[in-house]
Amino acid sequence: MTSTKTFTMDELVALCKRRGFIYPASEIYGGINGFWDYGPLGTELKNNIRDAWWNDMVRCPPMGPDGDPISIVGLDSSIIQNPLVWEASGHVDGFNDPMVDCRESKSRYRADHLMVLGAVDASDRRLYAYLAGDDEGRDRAIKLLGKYEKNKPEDSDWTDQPLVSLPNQALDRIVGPNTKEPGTLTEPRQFNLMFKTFVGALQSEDTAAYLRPETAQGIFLNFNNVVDTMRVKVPFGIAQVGKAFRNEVTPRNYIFRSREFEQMEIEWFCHESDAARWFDFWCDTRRKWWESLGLTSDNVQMRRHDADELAHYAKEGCGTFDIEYRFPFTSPDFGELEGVAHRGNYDLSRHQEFSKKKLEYFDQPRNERYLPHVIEPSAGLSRGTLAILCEAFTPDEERASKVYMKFQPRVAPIKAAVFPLVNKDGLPEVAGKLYEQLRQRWPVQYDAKQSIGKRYARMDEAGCPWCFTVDSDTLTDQAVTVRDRDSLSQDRIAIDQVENWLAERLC
RNA sequence: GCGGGCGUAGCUCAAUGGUAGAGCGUCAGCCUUCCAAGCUGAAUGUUGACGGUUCGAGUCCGUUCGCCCGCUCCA
Repeated sequence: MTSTKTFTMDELVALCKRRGFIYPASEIYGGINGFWDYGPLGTELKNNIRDAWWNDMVRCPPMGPDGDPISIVGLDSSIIQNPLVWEASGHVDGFNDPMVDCRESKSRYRADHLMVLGAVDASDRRLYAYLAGDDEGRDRAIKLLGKYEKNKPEDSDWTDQPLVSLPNQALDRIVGPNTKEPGTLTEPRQFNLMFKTFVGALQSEDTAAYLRPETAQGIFLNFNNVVDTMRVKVPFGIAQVGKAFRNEVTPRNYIFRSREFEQMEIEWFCHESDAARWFDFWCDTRRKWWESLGLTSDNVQMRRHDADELAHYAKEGCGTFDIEYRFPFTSPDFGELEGVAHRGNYDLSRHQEFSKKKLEYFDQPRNERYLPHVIEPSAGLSRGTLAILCEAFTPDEERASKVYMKFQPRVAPIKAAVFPLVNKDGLPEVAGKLYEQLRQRWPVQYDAKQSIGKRYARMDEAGCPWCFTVDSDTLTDQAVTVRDRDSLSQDRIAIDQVENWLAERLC
């Protein structure tokens, strides 16, 4: 059954602002496109998701497909690395040059390297592109022109000119260098989405560097270090959480596509012959993990990438599965939450080639030296936070707040609240003592202001699962009322058992 | 990047070119014995920013920033 709960992103955004989850970055200066700040509750929420991931993937990873323990170690690499890293990884490809892609051949060309041959002024005629300096390509273009355009005006109508000098409308009739039909070339466009900066006070091309566009490369760079120091054996994983930066053309949909975001990535190194098995394992494991944080299965789906949307590192092998969530702005469709990709040994081989350092692993049991294959579960922490916010947002006309955030206790930013029913008669003293006790272990809030209903309502919007209320009976029976956010039920429990009661429910 | 829409208090929104307001929230005091109760009071705005037209601009015009929608992009 599909979730019928409906709300708009505007309502969610307003609540996030109102209750201190997420603010626009630089708001008092008018904001800055594609950047967001996390408020006190948003920070707690995001950290909780991050910590859950770290705990469940690094410290206590699930059993492997054979029921054996698996090994994953953590890492925290630098955001700025040697610029050569991004050349090796394929991210710098064509920096500063407008690029033209061919949808048919999947080739990418520097726009200023392409020449076009044909009758440019005749709008019904085909034009043929070839790479400047490529005589064979030019001969092919001339041959094709002669073959298909021979009944048209004489050679003198043909021109030979750079592609960049033609209007974009002409692209529809240009035949790419390795294709048969026209219209497969895209408009020339700037392709680099990396943030550029300079290392040291002197700004020149020699000192240019980039903020990492993904956290993955820092892991590959340290592959040897980890193997040499941590006594790990293939198969094993290296995990990392951190910020990444992409100069997106169009940041959109709240924090779904922002220019600064956080990733939680695992690079799982294994033998090529085991890659398919591990790929299935990680797809399954990661989907279950998201569901364990409260995303309902109706709103989560797996989608295999089509061949033509695979990234440069995933052309072969098992391909890529996206774990997708049905966000309000994509519904009824889904948006990417995590990608599980088989990267082959692309990254290690590229870094081996560019760095000229051996990155091969010697496998004692197999008596074989090889570059491990990589399965990469790459999750968006920012997107995960958004998905959990969306999932938690529960309109309820019956209650005073009209909406409550149904966070799973594990990720809830505030675990509990302590209230004196009235702000007198010795109740604040008793409640304050309980509060001081609980806050030693969890983020807990104390509130004595205004009516009890108002305080419950505030906690509903903050997504606090339980409220403990001290009343006048507490003074004699040493018990408090626990109010459950979701069921609204109220139960009486002994005040000296509150900490245990919470501990049982918070793990 | 292109086209369209929109920016007024923390939030949701009013205000014929003529004194910037309401509700909710927030805060303080009183009150209050379990779900935004009541009473009293308070704070909060260079109407996103800059410039122009006008005796006078939240309102009209231009620029810019930001947000939303559709393309594009997302390697």
